Amino acid sequence: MRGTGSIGLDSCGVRMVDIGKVAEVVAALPSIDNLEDLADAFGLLGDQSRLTLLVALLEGGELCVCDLAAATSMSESTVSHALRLLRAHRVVSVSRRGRMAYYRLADGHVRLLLDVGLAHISHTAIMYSEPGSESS
Amino acid sequence: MRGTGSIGLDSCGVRMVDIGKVAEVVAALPSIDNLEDLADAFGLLGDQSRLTLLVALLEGGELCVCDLAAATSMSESTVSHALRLLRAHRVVSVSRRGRMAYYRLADGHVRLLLDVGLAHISHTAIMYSEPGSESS
DNA sequence: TCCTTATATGTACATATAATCAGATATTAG
DNA sequence: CTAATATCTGATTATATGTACATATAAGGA
Repeated sequence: MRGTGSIGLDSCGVRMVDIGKVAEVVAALPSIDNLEDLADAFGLLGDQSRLTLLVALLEGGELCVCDLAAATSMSESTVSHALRLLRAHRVVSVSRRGRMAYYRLADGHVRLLLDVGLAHISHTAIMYSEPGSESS
Repeated sequence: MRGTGSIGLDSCGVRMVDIGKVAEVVAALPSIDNLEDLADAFGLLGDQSRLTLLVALLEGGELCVCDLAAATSMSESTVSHALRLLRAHRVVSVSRRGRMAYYRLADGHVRLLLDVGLAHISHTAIMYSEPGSESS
C-alpha cells in the first residue's frame, strides 16, 4: 500500500495525492495529547532565559536563585518567574535550606534534550544531513 | 575552588552566595549566540502544528503540502505558513516536481531531537532522575 | 519586635505568534 | 491564451508570552 499516486478525496472532501501514505502517517502519528505535551516541553526550552538557566543547572548541578541570577546576568525577579514556570512543569525541583532556595534539574527528559542540543551546537554551526533514503 | 559558601559581591555589585561555583558555571556556559540558536531550534519544535508536521515527515519521509494537510487535519494555508518558517530555518527542504512541492526533514539535529522526544513520550509519562552529584 | 535578606508573586504592558482569509504566483492542460 | 490546480504570500486579528515594577511572604539576626 504505497506509491499509489492516486489523487482523491476522503469522505469529508479533503484533497490528497497519496492516500495510502497519508493513512500510514496518520496511523503512525502520536496522539494529540502526546504531541501537545511534547510541544510543551520543547516550548519550555525554546526561550533563551529559561534555556540559559537550565544549562546553568546542567553545569552547576544545584544553584540558589541569586547565584543563578549572577551566573546568567538576569534579574532575580526574572529568574524567579522563569523557575516558577519550570517548577510547575516539573523540569526543575527545589530544596529550601534556610532562606535560600536551591534549584536543580529534576527531569531526565530535559537533561537528555539539553545534552543532545548542546552536543550539536558545539559541533560549530549547523550540520545538514543528507536526505536519507526514507522508507516505505 | 568549590563550596566556599562565601557571600560576596562582584565588582558591579551582583550578589552571590557561592562565588566559585558561579564562576565555574559562567565559564562552562555556551556563548549567548549559541544559546540563542539552540533556543531558536527548540522554539521551532515548541509549537504543536509545526511539531506535528515534523513528526509526520519523520514517519512519512516525503510528503506534499496537501498530503501533510490531510494527515494532520490542518488547512493547507496553515501548513504552508508553518513550512515556510521551517524552510527558512533549514529544518525541512523542498523538492518541487511539477506543481507539487514535496517536503522532507533536512536537518539531522532536529531529527535527533524528535527521536529523543518521541522515545520519551512513548515511555508513558515523565521519568524523574536522581539529583546527581554535582561536580568539581 | 523590627529590620534586613532571599525569594515569590501579581499586574500591567509591550511584543511576538499563529490561524484565517483573500489574493498572488506558478505550472500544466486544452 | 485561458482555465484549472497546487502552493505561496500578505494582512488582519486574536491570543500568548516575556519582562519589569511593585509588593508580598518568609527566615534570620539584632
